[in-house]
Amino acid sequence: MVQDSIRTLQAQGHKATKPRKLVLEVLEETEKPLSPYDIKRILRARGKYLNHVTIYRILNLLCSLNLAHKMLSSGGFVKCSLDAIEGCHRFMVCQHCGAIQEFADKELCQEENDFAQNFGFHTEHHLSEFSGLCSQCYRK
Amino acid sequence: MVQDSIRTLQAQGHKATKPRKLVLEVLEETEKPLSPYDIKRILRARGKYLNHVTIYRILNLLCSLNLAHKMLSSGGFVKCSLDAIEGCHRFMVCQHCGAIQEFADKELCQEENDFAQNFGFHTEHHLSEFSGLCSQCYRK
DNA sequence: GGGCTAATTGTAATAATGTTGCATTTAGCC
DNA sequence: GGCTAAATGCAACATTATTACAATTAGCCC
Repeated sequence: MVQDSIRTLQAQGHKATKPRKLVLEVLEETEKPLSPYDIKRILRARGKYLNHVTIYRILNLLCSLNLAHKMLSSGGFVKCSLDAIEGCHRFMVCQHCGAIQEFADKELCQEENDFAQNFGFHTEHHLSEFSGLCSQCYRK
Repeated sequence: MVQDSIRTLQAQGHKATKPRKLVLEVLEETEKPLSPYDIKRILRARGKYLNHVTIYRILNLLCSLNLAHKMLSSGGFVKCSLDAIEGCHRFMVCQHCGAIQEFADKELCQEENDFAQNFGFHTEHHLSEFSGLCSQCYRK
């Protein structure tokens, strides 16, 4: 919910401004990775105007608070629906409908980090992105 | 080796041109994700000039032949050193020195795809990126 | 409610990155 | 060496991203 994100913002000493609410609403409704300019275009189509500089700043803020996430392959932004587990974010992106779904599995993350450790690599963050077909699109 | 990539190019009916060799050399030597303009700048510093349009086209070609790979988080390009396993590419990126290392594990990839399958998701490609510290930088 | 102030947003200018159509050059072939 | 399709270069343009500074506003006080 947008309200949850707003509360998190305020809890960290940030203001609950109109532009921030608008960006969060668009991310929440769209459920697909959006670039800053995508967001600008969507809002403009609704008669709302936000400067692109503002959108960049808002997205940076949201990412720094883990309220949004920058997708790996496309560079688009999505609203985070889950907390990171062991510093790991995992997304499925449907090649057909573009929908994204975030998911998490503590065990899997641990295994992956252990694997890297065997190469002498000390993992801090771990991003993982699946592309394929979601259950709905697969049935068609 | 650059020579291997060149041979692959020719085997697929593409020409072994100077620009293509130059781009492959830079990718091979640098061992870090590079944007098209990064490559242009590096070459220019060596007194070689390549048009940025040419570099874009070469990188697209290399990616389509799986000779290079576009990194997830940065969007930079790297030379592929391993074949994809089960459609999975896995990279470690050192936050300190920027070096990247590609690695692969059939079992792990299988587990990840199975995991997605449990959510009804049919995976075609799987990109995974670790950021942290490589063994050398960790010791410091 | 009205005023205050730091935080936030908007503006304008510019830089950086990507894309397209067409002219020129070149690798691989005879 | 000459030929031709493939590849590169060029020019113009579109899109995306960043910076410094001016204007606005949310949250707080009374």
